[in-house]
Amino acid sequence: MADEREQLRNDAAARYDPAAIEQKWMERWAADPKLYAAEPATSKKPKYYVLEMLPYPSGQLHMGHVRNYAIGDALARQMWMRGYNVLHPMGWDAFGLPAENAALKNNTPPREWTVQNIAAMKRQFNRLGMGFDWATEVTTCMPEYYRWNQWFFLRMYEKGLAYRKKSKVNWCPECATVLANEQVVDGCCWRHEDTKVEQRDLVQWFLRITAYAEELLEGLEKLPGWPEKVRTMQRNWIGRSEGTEVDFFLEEQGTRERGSKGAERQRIRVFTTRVDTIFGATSVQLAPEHPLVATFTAEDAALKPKVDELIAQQKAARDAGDLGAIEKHGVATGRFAINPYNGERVPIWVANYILMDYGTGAIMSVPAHDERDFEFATKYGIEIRRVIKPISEGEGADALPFLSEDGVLVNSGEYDGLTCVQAQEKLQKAAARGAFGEAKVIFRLKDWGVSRQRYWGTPIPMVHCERDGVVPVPEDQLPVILPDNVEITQQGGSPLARVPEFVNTTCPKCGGPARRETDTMDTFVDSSWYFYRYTDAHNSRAPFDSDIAKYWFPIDQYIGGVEHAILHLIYSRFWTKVMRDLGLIRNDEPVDRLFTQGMVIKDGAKMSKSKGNVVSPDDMVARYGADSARMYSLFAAPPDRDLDWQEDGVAGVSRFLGRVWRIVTKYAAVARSAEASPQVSSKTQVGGALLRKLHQTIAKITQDFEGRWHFNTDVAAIMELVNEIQDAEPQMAAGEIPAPVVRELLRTLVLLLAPFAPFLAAELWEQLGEKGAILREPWPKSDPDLAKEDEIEIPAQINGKLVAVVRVAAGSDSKTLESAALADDKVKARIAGKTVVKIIVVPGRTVNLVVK
RNA sequence: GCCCGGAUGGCGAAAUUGGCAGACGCAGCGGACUUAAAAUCCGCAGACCCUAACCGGUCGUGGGGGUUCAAGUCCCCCUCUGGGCACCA
Repeated sequence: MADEREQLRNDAAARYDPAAIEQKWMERWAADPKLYAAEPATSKKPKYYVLEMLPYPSGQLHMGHVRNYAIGDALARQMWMRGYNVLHPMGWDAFGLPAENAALKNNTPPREWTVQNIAAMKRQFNRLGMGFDWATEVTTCMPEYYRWNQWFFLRMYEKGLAYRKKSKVNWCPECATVLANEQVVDGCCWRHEDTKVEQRDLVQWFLRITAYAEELLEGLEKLPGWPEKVRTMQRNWIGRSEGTEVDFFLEEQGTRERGSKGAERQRIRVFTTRVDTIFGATSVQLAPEHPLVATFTAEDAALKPKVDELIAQQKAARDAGDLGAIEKHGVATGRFAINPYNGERVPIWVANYILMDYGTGAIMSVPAHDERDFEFATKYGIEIRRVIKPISEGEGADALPFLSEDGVLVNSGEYDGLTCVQAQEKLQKAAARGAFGEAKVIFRLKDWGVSRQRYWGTPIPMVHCERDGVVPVPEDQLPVILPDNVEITQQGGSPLARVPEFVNTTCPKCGGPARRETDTMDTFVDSSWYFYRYTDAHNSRAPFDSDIAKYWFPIDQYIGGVEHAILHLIYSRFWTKVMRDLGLIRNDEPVDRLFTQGMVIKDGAKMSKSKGNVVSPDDMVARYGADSARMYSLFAAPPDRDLDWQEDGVAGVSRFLGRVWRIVTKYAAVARSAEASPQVSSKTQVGGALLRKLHQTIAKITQDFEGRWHFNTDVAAIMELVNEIQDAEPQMAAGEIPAPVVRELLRTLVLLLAPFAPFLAAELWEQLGEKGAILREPWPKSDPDLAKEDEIEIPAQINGKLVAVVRVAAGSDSKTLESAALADDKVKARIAGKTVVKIIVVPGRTVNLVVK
């Protein structure tokens, strides 16, 4: 037994034993808290802020995390080695519903559950060797952090950016709380894919993100370092639309001819992007929930059930997540509206395809030039009147049922003959003159509803006083502490409302009895500015020091999943603009470059518990070591593409690292015996070919880190290098390769490996006799002379087909290449008896003979 | 319907500006070492045809057309697939 153990120990010394190596370095690194710390903002080094999205502390890292953080950590390590002042922090998005659900399930308080999970995940991060500076750790559920959420909320309240209003809100019965528009996916909750979101009327707190709609949209143009995909998604989400609002006059009952005068006349305001087609408007359509409809139904009892039916249809379609799919239905109200441009009297309808929450909830219907209006008019026999003539009188344009393209106006009175664009401008001016309309830009983006009727979140720092109404909590009374020991239930309404000690307070204004706001903030508030806090994580007087934030921002590289393309990334952009306007920071945008990595797939589906195809990082680490798991996640696919997880692949990477281990440890003594020597810059010696390969590899990886980020090919390049070194092993063993060359090869190999396999690199660095941290070692430089090939192979083609490969000196001119190709036997045989019409030579690339 | 990706061996994938398609790895096959196995090392490996074998040939990057001396790469049309948006007036 003892012998066996002894044997194992000896084997471990000889063989690559990731468990032992990683344990050793984990302890060393833990004992050196400065290792991954950034230097202060006064540092002379150029700064580099690399950030991966902070995880929700579920208690378990998954492979998506491993991939995300392996990418960021590789970048951070390389930047450290390149001499940058690197900020590479980590934290926890620690508020949110799962903690409450866990509380229900296990009877553990959310705080306890969260704190335990954080500890567990931190262990996993350290086990994986992630180079985070834990001194700047941010945990969003701590009062030291969330007090600043409250502080920001008060600032926004002062500026009118936070406000309360009654509104229809998205209610998830499962979460028993409100959701933001951004959190509703296909009519269902983003957390509960099978739970339909209900509409409820509630008084809610909102943040006026729409005040920044225009800037949020324009700012996208100034983010070339963001994926086009993300910018497009945000552009669509903001949904800017230029058009015109026009008032149709409501024809009063029984006063059809006279009408009352000007301003007193009731109006229906419609929004249109095609005011140029207004002479073709043959009806006005109202959303079923339009306020005017209520007055109509009040006067006409028969109308009410029909309108209710339309509302029900809309609701059903919304629940199904597909408003576009319902058949168009409508009902004529019997009322009429007057087109302000020509005085024409058109019927007013209520229709289920008109949405109350977009535009004005009312449209002018132009069946001849809008597909939806056409469909509706056809169904109900409403007049279809052409008012646009296509410019290109193409085949059968007139035969088309409707024409949505631009053209020239007809049947439009004084506007006839104008182009659509000209007409829009003129009609807008006329509307403004006549005070019955104006040019208008509207957005699809809505204000951000941040109230949540849940416990585990930031308390909204407001007080309700019977005398003074809504009163903000004074700044010096922050934070409003979230009480512990709150009973969590599945019923609706905020759990905080059932905690008298929390609810009952005094009014800051009058000192009388008052009730605290019991809603908490959406957790996306927490993640909207957390990355600023990292720069000054322990500041107790301000969210962060402005000067420090000015030094670090914007974030140079942000890395995370594309699923945050809208929610998190638009809220953080908004928050940044607010903070800028508060004078806290100087940057307009939080993130300079954004990288969205692909998903981790297994057996053709995204890894998920419900699919049962989850691979646990702990298992992988236990079986192959952290280095192998990390390196595989970089090797198996380029980081921006989906990664197909194959365990055999991890084993392969592990084998490779074992080869590196064997070679380096075997020749470490040779390397240690040598000094740095000019021999290593000569390639005319034994081992010169290896030096060439080495410098080519340095060049490739260095260049790749500059932005292309195809880490899979970088790992492949290191493998090629190791293969060549291994092929030269007989010479190494025979001592034919000079020791300084061996030293240079092994040292550099280990340096190149450092961003990808930090544990092994640290261990081998030490075995090579180095004392300092490999992270502090300068990144190797490629010598172009050494990297250059002396001889290259050039394909010789005939009529574009490969016939032979000829060897020539690197840098040979066209003449040399041409004659080399013509001298080749295979080429000679192929052109015998034929005429060479033309010879194309691309130096360094190819020779092609055009032969007849 | 609209807007983005993607499609390359049995599999994951490579291929700076158009210039040797399949680097690197996985799985596979053959061999060495071993009593044996594992581990490790060496070698083979797109498909098809020809050949006893060597040699050699043809085809080949989702499909069809085109530009070019030369196309995985550029242009046009189409198919499939992943994602986002969608009665947004």
